[in-house]
Amino acid sequence: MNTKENTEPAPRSRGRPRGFDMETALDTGQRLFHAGSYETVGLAALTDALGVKPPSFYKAFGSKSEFFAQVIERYAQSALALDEILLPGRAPADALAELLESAARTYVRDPEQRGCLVLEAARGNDGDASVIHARRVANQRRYRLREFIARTHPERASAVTDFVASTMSGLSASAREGMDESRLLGVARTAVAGLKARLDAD
Amino acid sequence: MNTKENTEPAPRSRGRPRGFDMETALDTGQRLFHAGSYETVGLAALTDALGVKPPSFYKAFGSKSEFFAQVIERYAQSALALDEILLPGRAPADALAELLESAARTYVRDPEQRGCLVLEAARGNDGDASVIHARRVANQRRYRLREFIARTHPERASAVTDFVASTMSGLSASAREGMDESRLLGVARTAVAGLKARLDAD
DNA sequence: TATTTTCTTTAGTGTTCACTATAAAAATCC
DNA sequence: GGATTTTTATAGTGAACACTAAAGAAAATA
Repeated sequence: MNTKENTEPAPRSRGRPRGFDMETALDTGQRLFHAGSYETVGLAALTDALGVKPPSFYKAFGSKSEFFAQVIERYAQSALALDEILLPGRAPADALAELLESAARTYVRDPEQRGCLVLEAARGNDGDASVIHARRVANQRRYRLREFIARTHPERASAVTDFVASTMSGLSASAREGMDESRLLGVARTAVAGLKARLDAD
Repeated sequence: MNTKENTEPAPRSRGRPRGFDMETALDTGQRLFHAGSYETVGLAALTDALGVKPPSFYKAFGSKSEFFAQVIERYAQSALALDEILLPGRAPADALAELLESAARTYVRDPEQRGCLVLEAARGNDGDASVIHARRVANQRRYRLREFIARTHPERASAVTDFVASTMSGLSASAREGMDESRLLGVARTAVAGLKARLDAD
């Protein structure tokens, strides 16, 4: 997303160069927000972890909520990449089973990053800027999910998407509350059984 | 829960009488916390809605988090009463189906009280006093659920309880994000299909 | 009536929150 | 080297947070 279309060689802008790497900062922010939440990670904790003073942070990212928006968009692209699971032509029952079981595993992989950063942030009050951002990202993924299912099951796509989305929220919550991987996988597999009944029914 | 066992006549203690009704205050607090969350409802908003000044609030309830603990315990007894659903001798498949469908309906009944107050509060950071209270209440209900299932399905009680608990968290989250009753019921019924497969399997 | 007890009101406490005005430092352009 | 541009550090903004010290007001008891 640079102004020039060539990728790497660094545009070497004019004034004083930035003293920190923005990608590293986003990674650090992701780790903090995922371990805690948008509200529990204050600006002081954030700038301390980044090794950056508040004015530099605001010059680079605008505000805490804009920084958070960038963090969750990055996270959505890296964690549980839908491209690798919703392969064209693949049977939805298979793909969704893998999605739910992968979610179960991913949500407890790192004990300090339990649950889904996006889904956890999507809860909370309606007005919050961080909640609005998170819901937009979550809904983009749900849209892709529905499109994938609609290719083979157009009539059940919405209901199945609702179920998968709701189940993933439940898995994320359970992971946050301390449920371990084997139990979480049990939940995911029971959900898959319901999913298959719904996909194949009638 | 009075000190005397007779119900109404008021013990008429010494000093100046309390200028407000504690039950009404708890109801109001429940409404506020359920519409928002523990963090979003500040003490100022709370005492304003109660028509009570902070010192009176602290004299009566001790602290915000103790007040909240009382609120969610009351809520757990009133909403989705397990006694009426987990009837002794009833088939778990039936009872759990009713529990999940009732949850779906309850979670969107009042558009300003969406989701489950306890389950929503149970999310959030581990250290929080409000989160600890909410998880204790949630786990008490899950214990009763497991005991009920274990009467007929002792080997699957834990897995089924995990699934029901996780599903209810998902339903609560979906309700909070704006899913309407019919969609939520669809999710609940798909979950019930998985539940039955898990209960009757092998 | 005087005393004791309990609650209420007034008016704050210090802490933390996200955020910023100002000016110095480090780079490029002329 | 001087001007320009951009990011830095210093130091602090007002607002909101949960909570409280001190004294006044309303009841029961002595």
